[in-house]
Amino acid sequence: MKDIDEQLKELFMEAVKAVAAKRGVELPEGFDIFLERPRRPELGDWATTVAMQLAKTFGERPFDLANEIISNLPQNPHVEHIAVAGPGFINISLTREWEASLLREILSSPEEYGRSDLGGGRRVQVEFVSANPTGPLHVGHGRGAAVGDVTANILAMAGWRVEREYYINDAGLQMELLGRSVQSRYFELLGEPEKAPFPEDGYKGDYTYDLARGIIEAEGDRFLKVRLEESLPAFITRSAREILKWIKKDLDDFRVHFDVWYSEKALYEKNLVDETISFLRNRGYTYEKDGALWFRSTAFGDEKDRVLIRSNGSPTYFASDVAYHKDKFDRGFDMVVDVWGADHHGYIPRMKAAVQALGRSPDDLKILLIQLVNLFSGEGQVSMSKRSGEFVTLRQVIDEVGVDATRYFFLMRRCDSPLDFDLELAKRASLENPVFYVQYACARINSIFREAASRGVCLPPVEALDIASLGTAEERKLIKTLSTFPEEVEGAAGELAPHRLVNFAYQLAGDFHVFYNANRVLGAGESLEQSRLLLVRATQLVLEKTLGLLGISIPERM
RNA sequence: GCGCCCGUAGCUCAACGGGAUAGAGCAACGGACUUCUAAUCCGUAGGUUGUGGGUUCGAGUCCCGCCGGGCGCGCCA
Repeated sequence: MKDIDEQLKELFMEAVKAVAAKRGVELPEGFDIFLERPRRPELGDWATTVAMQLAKTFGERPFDLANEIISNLPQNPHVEHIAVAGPGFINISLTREWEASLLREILSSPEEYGRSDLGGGRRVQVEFVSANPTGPLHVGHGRGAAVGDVTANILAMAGWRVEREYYINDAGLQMELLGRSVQSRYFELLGEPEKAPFPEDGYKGDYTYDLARGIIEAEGDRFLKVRLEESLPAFITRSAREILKWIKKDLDDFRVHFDVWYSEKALYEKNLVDETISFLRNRGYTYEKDGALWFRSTAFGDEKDRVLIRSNGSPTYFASDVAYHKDKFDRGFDMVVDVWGADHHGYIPRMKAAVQALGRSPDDLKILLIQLVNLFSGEGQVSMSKRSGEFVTLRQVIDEVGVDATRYFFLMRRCDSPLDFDLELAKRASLENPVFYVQYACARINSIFREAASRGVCLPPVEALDIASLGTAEERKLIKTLSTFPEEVEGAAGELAPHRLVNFAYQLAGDFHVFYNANRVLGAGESLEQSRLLLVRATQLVLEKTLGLLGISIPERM
């Protein structure tokens, strides 16, 4: 069945065209019908403001135009009532039979419900986390991990073919610094600290000792006798490999899985950086100045040009990043989503410029900025500083508050606004904690079916649904919220805004709690009981589906 | 100094492309368990959407100024 909002759009488009033809008026270029939900539910299920938008073009009062549009509207079996309200709103109410068909659709093909063809089978890559393998993941990475993962889930639901990718920044100076830090720990542990002084700005976390111990275990003290520069690559490689193992384990436990782990080193090994620079040079987007090679990013709206190759001959990080993005598009992705820390926002214009130089639209690259996570524990703010090595790791947080609550908190706010994360609150099993509120709804639903089973009552067949019997305000509200799921998924996909789905889950759980408190399911009388059981089942399917997208588990009981 | 983002109830936040009477939760107060789980529900109170202009049928949303906060402005990554 075609979505009801699509059907309504077509009806109104026909009506508007008919009116336009009668009046001999030309519709504005690219005119489209925009449907919205009335703010007050008693006004109807849908509303449109076409009459107000077109009043000027038609030279008529919005109110009169609205009435004219209505009288030209083709019939539709799902439409119960249409009325003009206020200055020219057109409000539409749908039939109860439409509600019934919606519930039947959810019950009979839950897999399909909420799925859309927005992506049209196009390929999208979501690249996220991408932390240097220089230390364990901290909470900021965790937020990016949750946002990237759920964004990918949502895009898949909206008809995109999705790949998740982690870009391993394993080629830069930071890796060298890590190697030297661990090397210094190695000498220190073996009693010769003076031979390998700890580097300035080195990585100070305790984990560097763990890494050094691991190397001692595997290699003994043989590096003591080797020149530092000679053994450094071994320290870098071994440390990076080990840290990457930790990172994979953390992400795995956080229910985040990648299709591709892409190494920055591989970019160089495949010569893609040089190739990309040649590509830009051949198209005249580069020039030499002060002994360096520059990219003319100002030609694409950046505020200044950017260096690709330093005067000392080595490529910049930006150069490898352009090569990386070229490779993404060369791999056939129609859209590329990057999830970055918000402190990188100044980097966006040059990256968008690069994408254009590569011959793509700047809109083919979407960038999600992840704002800071402020950790609180009760009263005090937990300080975070990579410099001192005393940052809070993702591991610590999920061990302390659990994966469900951590994911929920990371996802509940729009990702570009800073997040206050109260560890005490997230752990607390109380009404202040929204995770439990949502999960509790699942547990209650399960307990209804458990109790039903113990009474010998099974889930009735879909045909047993009698929509007329589901007439209480709480039932109507619950059905209405269920009906918004597809548009919520589409909205979240279109805006790349996973937090909207968290709000939906909370809303649906709330509507269920209200329903539950006001309406008894079991023992309500045979026909009503059956219809309510089906409504509860539909709620369960949609709620579990939403939590599935969010990567939050569904408790049997609480 | 320049650029980007933000400012909504005491607190944390919603408000989908400009739409109708700006919504939730927490905190406060008062109520509801003989019931499928009270980790729930119902009610009360709480607002000049930082501020001053502008655009229009209509502005929390768009434009300009100001105030306050965050971030960025490397041949770092």
